[in-house]
Amino acid sequence: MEDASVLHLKNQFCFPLYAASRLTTKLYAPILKALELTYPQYLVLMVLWENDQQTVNAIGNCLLLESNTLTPLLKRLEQKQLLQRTRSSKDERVVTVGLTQKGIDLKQKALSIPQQITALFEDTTLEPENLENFYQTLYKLIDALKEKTA
Amino acid sequence: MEDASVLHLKNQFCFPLYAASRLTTKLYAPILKALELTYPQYLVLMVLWENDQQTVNAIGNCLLLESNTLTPLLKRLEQKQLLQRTRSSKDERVVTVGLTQKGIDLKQKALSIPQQITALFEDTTLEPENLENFYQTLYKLIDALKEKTA
DNA sequence: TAAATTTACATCGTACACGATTTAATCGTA
DNA sequence: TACGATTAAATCGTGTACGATGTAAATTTA
Repeated sequence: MEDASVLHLKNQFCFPLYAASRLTTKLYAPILKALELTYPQYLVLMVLWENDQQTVNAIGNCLLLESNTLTPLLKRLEQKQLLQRTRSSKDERVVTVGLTQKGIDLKQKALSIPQQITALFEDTTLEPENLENFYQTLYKLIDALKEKTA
Repeated sequence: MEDASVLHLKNQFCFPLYAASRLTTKLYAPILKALELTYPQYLVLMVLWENDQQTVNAIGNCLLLESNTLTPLLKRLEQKQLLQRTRSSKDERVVTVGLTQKGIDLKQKALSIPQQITALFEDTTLEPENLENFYQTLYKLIDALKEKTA
């Protein structure tokens, strides 16, 4: 008889990642609410703050998202006048996304966010050296997953 | 002047968890499709396979989800005749969720899923001892996040 | 014990995610 | 240079997530 414990949540590969991701989004939510942003919207802006004027595809490569998710999200950010979507004249298929002045200015307000987040963990017992390993493994995992789901 | 690199994706606390979680769900998708299940539906069934006859609240405590997410999801599983939702007669507020025979039987098909997933990682360089540490840190992180987002 | 509070679940609205398909533009190649 | 293949976005449909609110039942408390 097969051991049914392989199906227990705590033995699963997947559940803790799912839980941690959702909890992390929840942690950011109140901080981002001050900027009237959702978490995925914040990610898109981070990509553009780092390199402005990118195509939908390029943004998607950074975030591992495709146009079916990005197009509506970008339209919402455009409605907030944080960015502009422009169809390229060289290649009419391509849409280039660029920050507006308002979008550029928002970066100043966002600069304190990472600090605010790490401050929330000051009292926890998460050791920096463990976290270093944690991130390395996490990124290795992402690379492996990217390959397997390609 | 503040260092803008704190806002770069690769320096963020949050993004790799978000990416890994979504990629993991994608990895499970084709395997779960054979059982006509989504990933969150699979999680709910795992909870019930481990302990049948639980309240919506109890399931939510296991998965860190609330009724606003669970109720529609449970209704879909009920429509597939995998479980039954029954309002308790002792306390009319409580809904107890129990597997049907079809739901119980599905466990046999699901037993091979963990094996199928780990098989996908056979060729990767993810060391077991690193993974052990990884999970410990991940669960510590979840505990900290649960506290901060409570 | 009647009123206030809490609890359990459901509902509603908004915003992702993502597979599948569509549309239009560009590219490759015979 | 036609024309099939590829590419970039957009669209569509389904299914989560989740804050806010609603509803009814149970519990607490004045």
